[in-house]
Amino acid sequence: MPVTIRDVAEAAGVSIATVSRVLNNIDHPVSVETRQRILACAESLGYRPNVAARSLRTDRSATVGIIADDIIGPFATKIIRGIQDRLRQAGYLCVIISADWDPNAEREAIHDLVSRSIDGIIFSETWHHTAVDLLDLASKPYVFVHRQFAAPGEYSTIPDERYGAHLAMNHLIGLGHRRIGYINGPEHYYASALRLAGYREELESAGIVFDPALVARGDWGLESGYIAMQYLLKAQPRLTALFAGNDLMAAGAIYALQDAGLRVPEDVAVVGYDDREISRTFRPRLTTVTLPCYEMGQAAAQMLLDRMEGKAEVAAEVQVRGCLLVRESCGAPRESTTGCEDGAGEKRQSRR
Amino acid sequence: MPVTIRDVAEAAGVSIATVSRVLNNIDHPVSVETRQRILACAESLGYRPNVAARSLRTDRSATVGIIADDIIGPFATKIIRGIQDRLRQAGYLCVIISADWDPNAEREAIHDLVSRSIDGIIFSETWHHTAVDLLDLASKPYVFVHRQFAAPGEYSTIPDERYGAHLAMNHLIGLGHRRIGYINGPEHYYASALRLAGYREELESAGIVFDPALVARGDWGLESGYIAMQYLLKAQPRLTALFAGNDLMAAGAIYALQDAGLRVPEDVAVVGYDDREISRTFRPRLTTVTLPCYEMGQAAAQMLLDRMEGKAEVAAEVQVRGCLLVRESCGAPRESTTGCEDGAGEKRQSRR
DNA sequence: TTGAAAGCGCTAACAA
DNA sequence: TTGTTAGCGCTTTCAA
Repeated sequence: MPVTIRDVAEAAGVSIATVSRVLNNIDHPVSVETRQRILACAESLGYRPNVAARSLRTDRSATVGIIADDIIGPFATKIIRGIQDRLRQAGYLCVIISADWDPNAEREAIHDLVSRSIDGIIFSETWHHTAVDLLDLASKPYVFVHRQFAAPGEYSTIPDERYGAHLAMNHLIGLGHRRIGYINGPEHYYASALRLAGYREELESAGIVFDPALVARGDWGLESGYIAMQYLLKAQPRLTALFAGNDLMAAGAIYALQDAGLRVPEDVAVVGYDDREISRTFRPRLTTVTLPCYEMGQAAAQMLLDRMEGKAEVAAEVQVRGCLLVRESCGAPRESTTGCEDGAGEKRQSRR
Repeated sequence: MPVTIRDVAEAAGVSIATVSRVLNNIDHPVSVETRQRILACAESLGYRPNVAARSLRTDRSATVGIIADDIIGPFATKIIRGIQDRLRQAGYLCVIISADWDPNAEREAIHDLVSRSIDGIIFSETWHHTAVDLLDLASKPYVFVHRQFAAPGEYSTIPDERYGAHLAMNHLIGLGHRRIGYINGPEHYYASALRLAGYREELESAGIVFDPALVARGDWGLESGYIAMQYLLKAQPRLTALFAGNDLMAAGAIYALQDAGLRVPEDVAVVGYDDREISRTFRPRLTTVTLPCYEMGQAAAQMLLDRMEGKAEVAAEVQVRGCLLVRESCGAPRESTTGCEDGAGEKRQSRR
């Protein structure tokens, strides 16, 4: 049988109210010796407050919910880890639910969470957010992280995609390249538009005129990168560098380049995006821009924490910057990473 | 303000006891009309039972805890997904905690979970399990999934590693290979010993004598596969096939082979293990044995469900089999997968 | 077949 | 500075 607040009170020879006051650090006068005694008793008895009982009284549970369309993706896991680490620090546990792109599942998830008196919800990489009315109704705070479609909206944490594209392009231009191709992602993705914008801006500020023939579109998949590269090669055979919308397409593009008898990075320099596993295992190893998933998770958790505390000045939108990891595919000498503290993108890799 | 059982009782003109009986399907006589009326009222009011209140009474919460040393790894995520899907089906939600290989964190996690009245715990890929005494104390059931070190022990779900090795080797031998190298994983891993055993057994049953010079050791990393392959090439230059302990080492080995002027699969056929992302993006695409993570997760969830229901005949250990995915690196014609239903290993891949 | 009421462990308002 | 007590929403025993 677990130890209750009553047991502690008895052991310390005081009332349960006093115990509660001490253990919760309530601003209420308690004599020093009593406090000491209670703390000692609680400690030695191994007292742990019953969260259910507390929730019943306070409608708070030191638990937050994470709803993700898929918890298995390469970004989602890192985001979730970032959220958890920050939240645990603040004493919260996380309940994670995958909604599988199903609005009904999402509504159900919210109900399940609310009926557990969770204190807030983080939506991670969710497509829709039709169900937040339920939360407004229950007056639970919520926050979004890495919404990939349409505008991120209020209380969002997203990557600074434009900045990432600047990093990649600036590097390539600095290496002396002028004819730089770009393989964009699918149209409806938020990242596609912004990375393209970054590509154009950086070109412009270097005084290079934008050439539409240098831009192709893929679907984030490796195969699509291959096809896009073939198209680019036909349209503009004289390009000397490529910025790919993500690492997978970069890999596909390199295969196409190799099949066309071109060497990477000697003939064409390539920079990818995302710092996926493939960028480390590929030959040549891919120079890439990191997607700061872990950091976004942390930032989202912080934002939720702020909202839960009722802070007035919660920023509506936080942008997190990745950094450039210079490896082999761009032909540059190994140099220090650009854009954030040393090697941040190399952290948090899994074992095995 | 949320709807309580009292609201429903009032609306239906009955006592809260009756409502509780109907809504929980308790075996207690209730007239058909009353039942109907209560159900209708609950529905139309949108009643959701307060889980905290229920937990307080029953010490159950329809929530289970998952403790993993790292939730970010390639296997962990899929295992967790399998657990969740099975458990949600049974009406449970999951709280996930990463313990980071820290025994203290693990103990803390258990406390946090127990104080939330969780109904059971699944340990996913945890190294140690020193803290289960706490659970025995609280009389909460628990279960292990994919313990990678030492013996799996009671209530474990693990992959059938030996069977997987048989699949790989049988395929290679069937292709006519006799001199087959093997790159093993690190010594203390459970999988290393069993895959090696499977390698030897299959050799033996084909009447091929085991040659120690054909076995090298890596650390699961790509680089180590490269080095191991160089060693193998020196020790036994005439091998025609390689079975690598995992996909990463297979990739490294292929790089070494290529650097030595050998072609894969023409000169040397290669089979990997795990069906990691790299096996699909590599050139040539890797033939590999799947690690049935999702299925292990499901099996573990089922095992916990059984224990929570107090079933007597819960199996002490469940082994789950993967299957062989024939792709390009082994030089075989594309054939149907062996060992499990069609394409199981191709399911559950993430988007983007 | 239904209802009244106790009480799970805790917080917080009120009293002393 | 400390204690008493109501009550959060629910399940379950006992009585009707």
